[in-house]
Order: sequence, then structure tokens, then C-alpha cells
Amino acid sequence: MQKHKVTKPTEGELEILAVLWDKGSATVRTVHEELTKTKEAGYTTTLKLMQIMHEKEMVTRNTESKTHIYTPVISKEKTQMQMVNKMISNLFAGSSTDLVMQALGGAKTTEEDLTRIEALIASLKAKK
Amino acid sequence: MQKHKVTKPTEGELEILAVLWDKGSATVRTVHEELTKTKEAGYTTTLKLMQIMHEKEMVTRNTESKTHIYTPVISKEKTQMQMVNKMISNLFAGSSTDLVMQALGGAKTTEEDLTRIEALIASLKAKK
DNA sequence: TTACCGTTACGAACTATATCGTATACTTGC
DNA sequence: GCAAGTATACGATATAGTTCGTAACGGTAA
Repeated sequence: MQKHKVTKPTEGELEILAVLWDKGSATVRTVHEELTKTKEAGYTTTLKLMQIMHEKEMVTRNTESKTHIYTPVISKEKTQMQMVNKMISNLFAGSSTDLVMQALGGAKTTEEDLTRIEALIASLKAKK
Repeated sequence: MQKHKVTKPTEGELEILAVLWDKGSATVRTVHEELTKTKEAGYTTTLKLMQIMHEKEMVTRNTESKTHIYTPVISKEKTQMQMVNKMISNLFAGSSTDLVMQALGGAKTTEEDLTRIEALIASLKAKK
């Protein structure tokens, strides 16, 4: 079986990935402008980060035109799963339930959200 | 309003905290032996990390006897909350529900767990 | 006392990440 | 063609985290 390479995005890489996931693909400038909505950063800093991500093969880029277009390689869902699982094993002693309780208890959740989760639980129960 | 200091434990610090949370307090040797059950590490590496954690005031230590005894300062619950919230905003666009769905969907959860969560949801709904 | 052992203290080296200044190249308008 | 603007490339620096070698200290057994 093929060993799957585990890419663990850093903080900064995650911010960039978030933009790319949202937009599908984007130029450095686009990403950079998104980022600067929430934080300070120099353009070349964003550029460098994205170049490093390219080296690490977290993104591909189309260099046909002078302005490169970057596209994420690793999927949002897979990354979410990896990081959630890691957190569960590191911080919740392996209990996904504890994480769920924490997340539900801590944050504001709408009634519709709660209903959606109930439905998911019901379907999970049905499978057993 | 007082600014709350956010302590963001690193990977290595988290491993040590996990042991301390479990045991209440412990010597370097005890922690180190726990850690080496799952990974390689030199004794002085563990020691140094714990000393740094002491500098950062993540732990206190009792130095009455030659062998110091370390006790966590930051609570497991608070740390869990901080990290879960961070993950929600970084990776789930602020939606705790999405995190919950991911956690429930991904991992194996017992029927009792599901029932516990249902109960929590019911009580949250009741509050609205 | 002295040799040994387990302990803490300290500092050096290494790696990873982040940030940015500067050089260089391409494009466009004049 | 050339200046201005916008891109990428590259390297230097700063900071943080990790790892570990070695010294120093204290207790204990012979």
C-alpha cells in the first residue's frame, strides 16, 4: 500500500489555503489582498510563502502567463479531517465525543444547526 | 477590560501537558517515561522543554526536594476551548457545526456517545 | 573520603517559519 | 525605444522550537 504523505500546513499556509479553497485558484495578488483584509503583510511575504507551498507541493501553479495562477493540491476536507483527528488524539485523549461536546457547548449554534446535527446522529444510529 | 494572555502550547509542550493533566503533577522523569512510550526523546530534551514551560509560566514547580515536581497552570478545558475555537475560525470558516459534522462523520462513535450528544443538543435547544 | 548515580542548569547547534529588501524580467503606454 | 508599473526570484535576517552535550550539584554506599 502506498504511504500517504501527510502535509501539515503551518498557520500562514493555512490562511493562504483558505483563500485558495474559497476561490478555487488565484494569483498571488488576489490571495494577498484577501489576507490584508484581516492582517498586515508585505506582498513579497505572501509571494514567498506561496512559492514555498509550491516547493512542498501543496499547490500547483500555472506559469503560462507571467502572472502565475495557484491552485491547491490538498483538499479542504482531507486537511480538516487530518487536523481534527490530530486534535482529537492530542488533546481529547482519542474521544471525538469530547471534542464535539466542547465545540457545541462553547460556541453559538443556531437551532437549524442543532437540527442538522440531530439528523446526522439519527442516520449514524440507524447504521448500527 | 483586561487583555487575556493567550498561551499557545507547541506540539511538544502539548504532549507534556497531556501527561501533567493526566497525573495532576509529575517529575521530569515520570513525564519523560510517559513520552518515550510513544516516541524517542533524550531525557535532557524533556527536561529543557519543561524548564521552558516553567519560564513561560505554563507550569509551576516545587523545588523543595532536589527532584522538582511540576504542576500545570493552564487548564485542560481552557486549552481545549482555545484550540477548538482557533480551529473553527481557521479551518471551518467560523462554523462550529461543520467541525462537529466532520468529527462525528469521521471517527467511530459509540451509540452511547451519540445519545449523550443528543441529550446535550436537546438541552441547548431548550435554552433558546 | 571518594566514587557513582541521578538530577538540574546552561548553552550551542540545528531546523522551521516568517518577513522583507533588492534584483531582475516582462508588459504596456507614450 | 524607454519609463513606469507589476511580476517573480532570491537571499538575508529574525524569531521560535527542538535537541542534546556537558558541567555542576547533591546524596549515598563502600
